[in-house]
Order: sequence, then structure tokens, then C-alpha cells
Amino acid sequence: MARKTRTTTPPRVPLSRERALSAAVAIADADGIDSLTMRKLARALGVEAMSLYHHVENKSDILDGMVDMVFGEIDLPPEGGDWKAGMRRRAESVRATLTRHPWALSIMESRTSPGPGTLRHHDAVLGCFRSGGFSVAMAAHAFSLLDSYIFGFVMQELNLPFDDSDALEEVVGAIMPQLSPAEYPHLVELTVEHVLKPGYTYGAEFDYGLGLILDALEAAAQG
Amino acid sequence: MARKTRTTTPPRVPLSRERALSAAVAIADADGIDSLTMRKLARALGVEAMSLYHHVENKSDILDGMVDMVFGEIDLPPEGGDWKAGMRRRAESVRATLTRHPWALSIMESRTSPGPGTLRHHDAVLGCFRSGGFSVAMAAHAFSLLDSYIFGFVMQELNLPFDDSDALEEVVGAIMPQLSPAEYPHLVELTVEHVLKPGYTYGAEFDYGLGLILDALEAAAQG
DNA sequence: GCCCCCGTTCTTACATTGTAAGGTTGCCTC
DNA sequence: GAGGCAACCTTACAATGTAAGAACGGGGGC
Repeated sequence: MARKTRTTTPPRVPLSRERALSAAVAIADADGIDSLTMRKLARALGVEAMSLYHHVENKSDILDGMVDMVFGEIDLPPEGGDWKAGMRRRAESVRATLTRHPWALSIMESRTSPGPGTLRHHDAVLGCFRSGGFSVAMAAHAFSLLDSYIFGFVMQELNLPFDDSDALEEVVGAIMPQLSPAEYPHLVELTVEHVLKPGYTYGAEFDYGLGLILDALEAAAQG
Repeated sequence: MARKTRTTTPPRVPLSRERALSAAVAIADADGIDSLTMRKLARALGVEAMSLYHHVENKSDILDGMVDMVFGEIDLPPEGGDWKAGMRRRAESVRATLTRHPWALSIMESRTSPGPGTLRHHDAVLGCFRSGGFSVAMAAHAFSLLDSYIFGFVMQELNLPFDDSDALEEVVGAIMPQLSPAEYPHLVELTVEHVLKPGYTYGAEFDYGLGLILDALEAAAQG
């Protein structure tokens, strides 16, 4: 029966930076980033808080690692082939990933030291543009423009106080009373004639803007 | 000499929500949002921390108020006239305002109840598009696209670990050693051939993307 | 002029956080 | 076994948001 451990205590898989980061991501996904505390993270790993400090620098280091893990989940665009299709796929993947980990965007700001996952992602994006015929300067333009749009869109989307269109009606119903048509005529118009129409979801706006930008970049890169 | 106060204690201008919010913004501007604590804010107002709670709900309420103050500083686009010029001016104003208050973007996320300043801003933007000939649906597209870009760009710009191009060289010099050309060829190419060229500033990218988006929106609105 | 009331302010206190400092334990090598 | 050294734990502290209630002060009614 005995293999190599003869005590009754289970072998206890050792702590490591990776295990800590995975658990941290899981907690942030489940309960939000604010509820990620060193003690809670330790408890999830069956350990005391201070033990974590043998594997990570401090809490800020954990946040850095979490951001890099998230970047690692993004589908990289292929180098060579249809740059536009690759970029569209990557953009959707960024949106899906940041939606799956809604806390990630909020800590990306305020983190300045990119990890390997982040660097690999940036490099692949640049490579896709370059192999698609973009000059270095034009690739820089395209990178900045596209990522600004994607991050900005997801940021606004995550901020919405509702998730699906059911909750939407509820929220709009709660806010509308304060929205006097005299003071905010265009907001009211938009709400009544557009947002409250059946089938509306803010998320659908993403594709419109993405398509418009990609087309404009294509035209600009050729000119 | 005496005017109306005969005691030696100064008249002590009373606390108010507005005074609290202004002081909070000043502290966040000067020392960063993390250093804004209830005690520090109270001290700046010559008062004890708990006294603040008679004028604001809690700290979250203060953050809401601060965000709305910032939105109030943005130049509103005019209704009627040249929508493109108005939108360009507004976009620059958003960027300048969020740069003046670098903490604002980070707390905009996670705030869901817009104040009057925010609503007025949104309404003015919609009004500018509508009076420029945009349909309701097209104005919604344009609003989402443009603001995603602006917010996303500023978010990335504020994240950069340098402020001017002097600091840039310093930072790039510190990071470059880890940036092996074998692993990240395109990042190295961009850095060497573009970023390190004299006169480069990331901020200049803003106008490029803004112009491209405005032109594309104009074309789309006419189609 | 006096008093009482109530909104404003202060005092005290507590739970929660990140993490510094140093003690304890268990495994690996001789 | 002995020694050593990571990995892990215990204790402690300063800082934070805010609950509970005491003290204060100025304005209205007599």
C-alpha cells in the first residue's frame, strides 16, 4: 500500500507562483478583484497568508502575474495570411477574454511592467500587420488605434450596470424617471427609439466599430 | 475693526458636499487616488473624518461625485454647425481633462450611477451628431465608437511608464535588454526603427486615429 | 434673556487589510 | 542520525472605512 509517503498526511503539493496565480485568478473571477486578499488566497491554497511571500514578491506582483496570465489566453493573430480576418479574430478574443475576467482591465491600468505573455501578444499583433503589408509607422498607427478601440469598448461594456437585455429594461426603467426630456432630449430619444427597441444589445456595437476601423486601416495602408 | 464676528474663532465656512468633492479632487490630483483617505480629506478641510459623513453617503459617493466633476470640465460639442470640428474639439478636451486628472479613468470603471455632469455631456455629444445629420442608430454607432477610442487611447497613454520623450529613452533602455530580437522581433523593430527615432511621442498617435475615425464616420453617415 | 432642540462635529472603537520580523518544521544530503 | 535550509506559520503593527454615540452650538419659542 505504502508507496513513498508513510506518514498519514497527504503529500501536500507544494506551493508555487503558478498555483498562487491560478488560484488568484479563480477568486477574482468568482468574487471580484476587491475580494482577493492575501489571507483569502492563502486559505484557498490551504496555507497561511505569509507563506505566499516565499513565492511572490508582494500583492502587486500577484496582480502583475494575473494580468500576464490573462494576456496569455488571447488568441494570437497569425503572421502571414489574411491580416484582416486574423485581426478580427484577435479582437473578438480580446473582448471575450476580458469579459471572462472582468477585473483584468481595471488592474491593467496601473501595471507598467509587461510579462512574457503580454510581450508575445504585442509582438504577434505587430507581426500580423507587418506581414499584411503595413509599414512600421503604419503598423504603429494601426496597433494604437485598434487596441485603443478594443480596450475602450470593453471598458464601457463592462461598466454597463446590466448584463443581458432583460436586466437592461429593469435598469432603464429605474433611471428613466430622472431623465427629463427637457434637460436631456437626445439621451431620451436614444433610449426610447433605439435602446428600448426589442433585440437591442450594446455588445452588437462592437462589430460595427471594428469593421469600420479595419476597413479604414486597409484603405489607409494602401494609399 | 470688528465686522460681524466678535469671537476670535474664525467664522469657519461650513462643510458641504461641494467643498468635500473639490478637496478630494485636489488631493487625488496631487498625490494619486490611492492616497485619498477619509482622514486625509478631512484634515485638508480642517475637520475630523467622521464629519464628512453628514455630507456624503460614504467614500463611494465621493468617488461618484469626483467623476461627475471631471465630466463637468469637458468642453461640450455645439449643437449645429460643423459636427466634425466640434467632435474633434471635444475629443481633445476629453483627453486633456482625463490627463489632468489621471485617476478619473480608473474610477470611472466600477461607477455605474451617472451624475448630471455626465448626463449633460452624453446628451451634448448625441445632439451634435444628430444635428450633423446622423440618424439615431448612426449616432449610437458613432458615440460608441468614438468614445471607446478616446477612453481606450487615454487609458493606454496614462499607463505608459514615462511622461516625456526624455523619460522614454530611459525606460526603453531599461527594458530593451530583456527584449530579445529572437523572441520578439517585431517589438524590437518597432522600438528601434520608430519609437527611438527623435521626435517620437506616443501622444501624437491620438490625432491620427481620431482623424481616421471621424472621416470614416462621415463617409458612413452619408452612405 | 433663557432654554431646548437638532443638525453638525468629534471621540472612540472595531474589523479588515498588507506585510515586517522572527520562530518552527520537515525533507535532503552527508 | 546530524545539520542545514527552504517552506511554512505565528504574532504583531499601522492604516483604512465606518458604526455608535457623546459634545457642541446656534436658532426658534417662551
